[in-house]
Amino acid sequence: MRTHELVLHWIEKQLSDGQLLLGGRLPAERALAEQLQVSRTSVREAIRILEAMGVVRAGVGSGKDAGTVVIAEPASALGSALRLHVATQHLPVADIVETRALLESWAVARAKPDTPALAEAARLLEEMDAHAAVDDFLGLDVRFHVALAEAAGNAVVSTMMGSLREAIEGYAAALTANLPDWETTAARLRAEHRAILQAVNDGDGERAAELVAAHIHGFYREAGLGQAPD
Amino acid sequence: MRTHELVLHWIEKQLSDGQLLLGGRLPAERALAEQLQVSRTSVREAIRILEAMGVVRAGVGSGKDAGTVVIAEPASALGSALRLHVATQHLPVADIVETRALLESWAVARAKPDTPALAEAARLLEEMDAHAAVDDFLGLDVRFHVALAEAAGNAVVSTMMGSLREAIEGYAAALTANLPDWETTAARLRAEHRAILQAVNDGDGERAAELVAAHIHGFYREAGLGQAPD
DNA sequence: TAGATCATGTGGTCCAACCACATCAAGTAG
DNA sequence: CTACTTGATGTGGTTGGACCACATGATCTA
Repeated sequence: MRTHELVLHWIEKQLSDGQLLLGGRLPAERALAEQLQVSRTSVREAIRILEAMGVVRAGVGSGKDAGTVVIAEPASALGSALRLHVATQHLPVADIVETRALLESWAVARAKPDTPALAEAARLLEEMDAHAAVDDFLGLDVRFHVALAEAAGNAVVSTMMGSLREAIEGYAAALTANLPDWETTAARLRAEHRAILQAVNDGDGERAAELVAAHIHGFYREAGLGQAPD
Repeated sequence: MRTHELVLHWIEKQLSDGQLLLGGRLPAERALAEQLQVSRTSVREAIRILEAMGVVRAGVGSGKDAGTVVIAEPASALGSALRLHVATQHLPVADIVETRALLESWAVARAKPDTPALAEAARLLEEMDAHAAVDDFLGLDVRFHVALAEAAGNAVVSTMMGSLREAIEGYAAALTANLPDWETTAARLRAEHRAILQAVNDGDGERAAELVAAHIHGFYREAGLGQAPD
């Protein structure tokens, strides 16, 4: 077993034993190296991996933001990994879109009306009305859809939804170049968003699921999924 | 931007530009360090991250298995990340089970009969008849379910299915201690597996989806999901 | 009292050296 | 000529030490 894996397993055990909690700090790199009788390099490689997985965050200096702190951000971590595999063409973008539609349909079908997540989703819709620029709009769009997914109360589903969306965010932005008129599309997306949210708040999960699936597939079909942007 | 991130982005660009293909080799660590004008340490940290994401594999020595080679194993990589987040109790096991049931139901409902993946699934069932030990059985069980999921032809769904199953494999093994009699449960699981595969091969996706959801939830309910094993 | 300065501790980076390993080529004994 | 041994080469794995940038808090000073 390689040395950094030993460090990795030690830290994972600390986590699963509850000796290292969310928000807690790892020992300083030099201290941990001495404690485990390995080099600081090996400790650092282990921390790099945990950082890539969204389990810790490393900060220099001293005080609140300093040191290596345990966090819980699986979505961005999984998103990066998926993006790389999309880059190697091992995971087709079409499959990602299809999976995202599957997860999100399930989520909105089971979303509870009048939850904080839905209130946040409604707020994001207001904000989207004021931001017409493609990048701003898409950024808010991601947050709206993730908020929707969170309303179902399944952390794994919303995490995966977010990571899938993030993995192809750059791709989606590039696809907008294929659209005949962004303003027209944006107006349609806004209307669809409101209809989806309305259905969820009405407790009509079945209709919400249909609308969200049509919403997702509609955008990628219009933008020409699989075609290179001009 | 930190130095290892620079290396990471350089490699990601090589991948998305198609200059680095599946099975291809990265430049040697020392050569890459000189080429990018960074230290070997930073190159190594980048490679560690890619390795954790299942994008490359590092091998010592010379010849076929040597060097850093581009691979495509997202399932095990995502599985490790999910397992760590389960360890921090940020992702509940129940949510993982529910998500897995969702993905797998969808997959079997769309699985095409008479595909190579289903033939492999059938072969695995034969093998499971001969392996009664818990660990062997569960290992084959994972492969059976992944083979089933592959028959739907969506790489992202089967990848996520596999990673979810892997993330809680240790948990599932521990849960078997809660079962009153493993042999009885194993016999039931074998029968359910055959019924699922039969439904898929009959083209009855709807029935297959119902069976697989009942199969998954049934096991975890019987084993006492959420309860500590004795 | 208010500001400047220094000490401390953190992660970030780099370097030089050595190890373990696998392969291949050259040399050597048969 | 064959078969084995030996050494050279190139790979990632590991280590210790040095220095940097940064943020904070204590201390000194005007």
